[in-house]
Amino acid sequence: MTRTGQSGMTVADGPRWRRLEPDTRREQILDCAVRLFGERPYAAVSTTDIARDAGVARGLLNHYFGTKRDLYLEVVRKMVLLPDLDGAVAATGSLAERVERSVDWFLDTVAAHGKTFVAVTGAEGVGDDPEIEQILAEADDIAARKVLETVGRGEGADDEQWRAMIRAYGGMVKAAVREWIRHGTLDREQVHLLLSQALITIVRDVLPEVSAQKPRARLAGARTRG
Amino acid sequence: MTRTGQSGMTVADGPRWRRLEPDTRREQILDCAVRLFGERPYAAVSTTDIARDAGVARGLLNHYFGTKRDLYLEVVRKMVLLPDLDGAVAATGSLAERVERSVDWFLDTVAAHGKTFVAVTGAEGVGDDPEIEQILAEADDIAARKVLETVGRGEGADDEQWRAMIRAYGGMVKAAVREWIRHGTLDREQVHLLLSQALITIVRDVLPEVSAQKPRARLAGARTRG
DNA sequence: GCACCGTATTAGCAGGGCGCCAACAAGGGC
DNA sequence: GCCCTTGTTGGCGCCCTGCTAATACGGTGC
Repeated sequence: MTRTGQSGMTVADGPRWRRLEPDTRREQILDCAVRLFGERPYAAVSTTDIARDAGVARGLLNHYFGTKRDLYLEVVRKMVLLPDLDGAVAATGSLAERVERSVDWFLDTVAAHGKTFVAVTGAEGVGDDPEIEQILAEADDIAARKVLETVGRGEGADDEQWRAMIRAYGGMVKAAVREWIRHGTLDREQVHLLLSQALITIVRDVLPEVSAQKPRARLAGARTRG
Repeated sequence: MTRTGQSGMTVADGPRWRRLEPDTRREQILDCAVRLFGERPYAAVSTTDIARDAGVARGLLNHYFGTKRDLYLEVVRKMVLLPDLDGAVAATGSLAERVERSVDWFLDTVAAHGKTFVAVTGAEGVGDDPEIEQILAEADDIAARKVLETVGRGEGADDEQWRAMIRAYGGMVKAAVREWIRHGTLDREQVHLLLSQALITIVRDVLPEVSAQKPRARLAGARTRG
């Protein structure tokens, strides 16, 4: 007796489906979801598509992730993590040198994993979505802390307003990278120039001004250092 | 004979529904759609919700806008238009003065129509959506041209790379306004400082550099630096 | 080697959303 | 007051989604 496999060919007898470790199966499904949700907007991706792509019954998505939206949130969480955000950049030398090195490191990283990064920064119209917003906000905040560290202003990473400034700067970073990778309207050198000059100005001229406004009131936020 | 109106109260006899001019009805439905799509993400708003909100049969949405997605695109188009983007700002005085005035005008506008603006700049996860992207890109480009004009670099509005730079700057503008209006992590004064300083730097130090490079035809696209 | 069993996996059901079409009626013209 | 244009409705059919009971894979004990 023979059966018809998913490729359409008749295959020899055997198990109709393979039994995997929960973690393995979960990752496999998540990978497919990442790909499809990266290609098309949410509403244009059906759970049937994802299940077919993973070679799995649709109900299994619900079993592992709950609802379609839950799966989507999981996908976003996975994508917003910059692959090797932990790569260290020496915080030595002049401000300009540190900034240059920092921007360079970042652009290298983006150039390597560019496609994913650009897909994440993709603006998708309107509509308040608190959960998505929080996920992106947390990712932005992590990036902001890292920038402050790398640039040699790590002591200000606990200052909510400094981080807010850098998060705002992050908006320009994403937009600039989109112009470069996606539209090709700027080249790497130009993006580097733009981001470096802007960051130098912010760190040198803007952040101190913010500190000056509230010299003593910067106690808000968790401080772990003694 | 009496009927039950949508409020639940019995009303006097008369036409069961009113016949409106196509443009009027279209606008009425669009207004409801704008409100609902502004409150919840796309998938969480059903055409039934919009129809009920407009006091209209669901099929009428399809009659006027085609598909649900088409209606959504229409909503985005309507929201991305900054209410009075045409308000003029005198392009006189020093660069710093012009920038200050320009940023001030912008923040005034946003403060007035803040809610809508913030809703538009809302980041909604991942997923390529060329049509949405194009709508937002066109709006950004219009804003970029206006900035260049206002700042006194109107002659560069035709330079694709100058506009790309300013569009990238626009990414920071949106993010900064979000920090201000939505999260309250920055106040208006701080946002003003950040945006002004950054724009001055870009116009004074970055754009000329791009112009200097320009005479030589630049190769677009990302180079993998070996 | 074989029966057993835990559980990963599936097939099918029920509810709801969306697009479309023919039918209806509102309200101005004659 | 009747007619005719057309704005508007109601309902059919299809697909998508979440859930649950049934299925069978593959390791374990003998």
